[in-house]
Amino acid sequence: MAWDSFIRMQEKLIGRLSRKVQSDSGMSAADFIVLASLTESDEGRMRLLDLAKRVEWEKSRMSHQVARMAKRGLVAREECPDDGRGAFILATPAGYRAIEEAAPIHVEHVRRLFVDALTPEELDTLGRISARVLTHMETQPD
Amino acid sequence: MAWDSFIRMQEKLIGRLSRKVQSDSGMSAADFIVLASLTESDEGRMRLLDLAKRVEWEKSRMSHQVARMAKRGLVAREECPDDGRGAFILATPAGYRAIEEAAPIHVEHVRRLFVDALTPEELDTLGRISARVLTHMETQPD
DNA sequence: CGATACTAGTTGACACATCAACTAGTACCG
DNA sequence: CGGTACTAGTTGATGTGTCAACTAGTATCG
Repeated sequence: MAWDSFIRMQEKLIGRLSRKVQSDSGMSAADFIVLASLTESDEGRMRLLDLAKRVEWEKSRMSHQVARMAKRGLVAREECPDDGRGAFILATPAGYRAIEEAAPIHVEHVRRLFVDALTPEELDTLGRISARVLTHMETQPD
Repeated sequence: MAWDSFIRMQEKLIGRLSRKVQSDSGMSAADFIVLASLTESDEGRMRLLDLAKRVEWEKSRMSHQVARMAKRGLVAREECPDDGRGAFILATPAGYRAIEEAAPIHVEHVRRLFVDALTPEELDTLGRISARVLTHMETQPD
């Protein structure tokens, strides 16, 4: 059944990739995404809710994550003069170092485990199917 | 990019489905899988490691999960006469009731959010692509 | 200015996942 | 029988995700 294959594939793939990120860099997949988003952003810093929207997480998830990362020295908070409620989140030098080291290795694993398994046409098809499911979900309640 | 679409789709879909299981039935996705495996098994009971293999989890993950479920009365342990180290895990009547109520609702959500988004050919293609990635991963180290 | 509604973000409780270290029973080999 | 290796499963620490309730600053409108 297509559904079962999809589920199994997706679990194995995500599991392997995130264990790889962890063992290669000492960062979790969550750390990786947050740092990647921060360092790719225009200013190199973002408000917490913008960061959460960018990666489509709930605010509380991001809040917890940023708190943990701040404790480990990967990101820092900077006062926001315009809005006393929040702050900017930015990557520390250690954060930059970590993401710059981890990113190419991660890309390589994605290529090796996923991209290389498929022909360019299949990859393209999968992309279109994914986009289709995504837009379909948006039309569905809940 | 195909990879990005795939990741976004997969996250949204899994997230929505597991939140649905939770809110419809009070069970987590993990509870659901464990109960489904147990009640579908021949004897209605399984050794912990067999259960873990069936759903491709680590033994410690399954051990923690079964402990939580036992505490909530969804499963129970039964002595194993042949092997003093372990026990059989089986679903309690409450466990059966929970899975029998939740399963059709879950299937319906999968249909509504995922299957309905695609043509039968696309579904088939996705199934084949998933299987391909799975077997490819098996050839890869790590 | 003051009430009221909204927004940004935090917090605490709980369930879940992973890793490594551990216990205890089983199998095998001499 | 006795030692040694293996297997079944547990445990504790730590990080992660979700929900609901909360704090505190901002906006709006009279």
